[in-house]
Amino acid sequence: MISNTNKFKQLAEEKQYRIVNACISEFAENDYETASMNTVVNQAGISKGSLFNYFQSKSILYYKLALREVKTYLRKVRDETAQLPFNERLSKIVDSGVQFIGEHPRLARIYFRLVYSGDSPNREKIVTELQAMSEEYLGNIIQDAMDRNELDPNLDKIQSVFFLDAVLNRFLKEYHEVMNQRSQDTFD
Amino acid sequence: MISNTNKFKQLAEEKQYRIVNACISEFAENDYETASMNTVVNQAGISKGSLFNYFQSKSILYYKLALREVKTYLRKVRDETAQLPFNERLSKIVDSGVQFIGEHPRLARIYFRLVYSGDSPNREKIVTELQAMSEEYLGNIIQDAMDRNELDPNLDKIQSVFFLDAVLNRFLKEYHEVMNQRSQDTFD
DNA sequence: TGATAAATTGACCACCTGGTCAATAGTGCT
DNA sequence: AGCACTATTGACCAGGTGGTCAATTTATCA
Repeated sequence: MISNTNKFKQLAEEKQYRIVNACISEFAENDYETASMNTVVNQAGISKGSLFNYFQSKSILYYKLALREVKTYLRKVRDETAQLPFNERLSKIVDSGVQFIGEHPRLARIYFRLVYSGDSPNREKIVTELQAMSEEYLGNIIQDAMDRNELDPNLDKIQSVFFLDAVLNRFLKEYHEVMNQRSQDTFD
Repeated sequence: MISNTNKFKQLAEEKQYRIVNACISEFAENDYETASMNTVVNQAGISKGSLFNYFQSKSILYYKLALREVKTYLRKVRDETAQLPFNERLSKIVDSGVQFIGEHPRLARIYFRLVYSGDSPNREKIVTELQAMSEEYLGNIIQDAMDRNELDPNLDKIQSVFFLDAVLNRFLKEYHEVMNQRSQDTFD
């Protein structure tokens, strides 16, 4: 018996692209609950029956398409910095983040929605996973810098990672929000 | 002509409390879009017609009840620390945050939802307001510490506030999440 | 070409949403 | 008691939701 995801992967590439694209747009513009499968099928130009033939449910669609893309890109960005000095390395991480937000604003939106917002399914699991990635990565950078005496070797490593991660994430979140500012209605 | 909010304020206190309470619960457990006015009226033991008689719309209800409570509490917490030395003052701020989360978990949830999540109405305006509050407050603390030579007076104040705010918020968010961990369904 | 199998469709389902408003219940005054 | 006025109700509305499945189109192969 052929799995639903394989059904999707056996589609013509152009059709796959249309669907992925529609999903990313919809999940970027709305949070999980509000994102509409009707909008997705309309934008992708397929029928609702087909969508639920390729993916069993909304949550699986979210996980398999939107989220997986985000995670792939994040991993790529995080793995690209080399054995540079600490300062340059930090600088490069920030640059990569800024670049990612610029080049993939919809994926960035999904990412920040996931990390900072409430209720997408499996959120906890995914956030834990991302956090472990980040901690290991920043931990290595700090450890290297300590080994090379670019940082005080008596620093508390866990605390340093926490600080660095907090500040980096906050900076990128702030940058992302400024880039995405849209007008909103008001009332007294 | 009597305004809708006044209609609410002229209700018996016990009834007001029931409604406020139901709102806070519902907006704490669900994000703005998903929070249900039906649930609110059921939990408060009033009819839907009454609710929309007291408040014109969901967004106004959100702003006037849930959010206003959050902001009131935040202001109180932030204003409680006195002219202590820098370290103790910081420590006290963290303590207050932890205490607030412990004593008002539902309000804390609404706060973090608002600040870190996407789509509640007037979010941008409110976040800007809170941020200004925070910047002014932390700015004062750092300035005082610099004046008293507890901190290097050559520090970049704006940067320091940014770092401090990022780390403090991240810490409290993390603490809040650990306190609120709930089980979730999984899928392959 | 005709028969069989696989892919695709969209009307339909039960259920939920924020919001309305005619009808009813309750209150205070003469 | 009768009247006027206000507070409260809940059935109802139009419009959405994720998901289903009989019916139809398209592809495959003899």
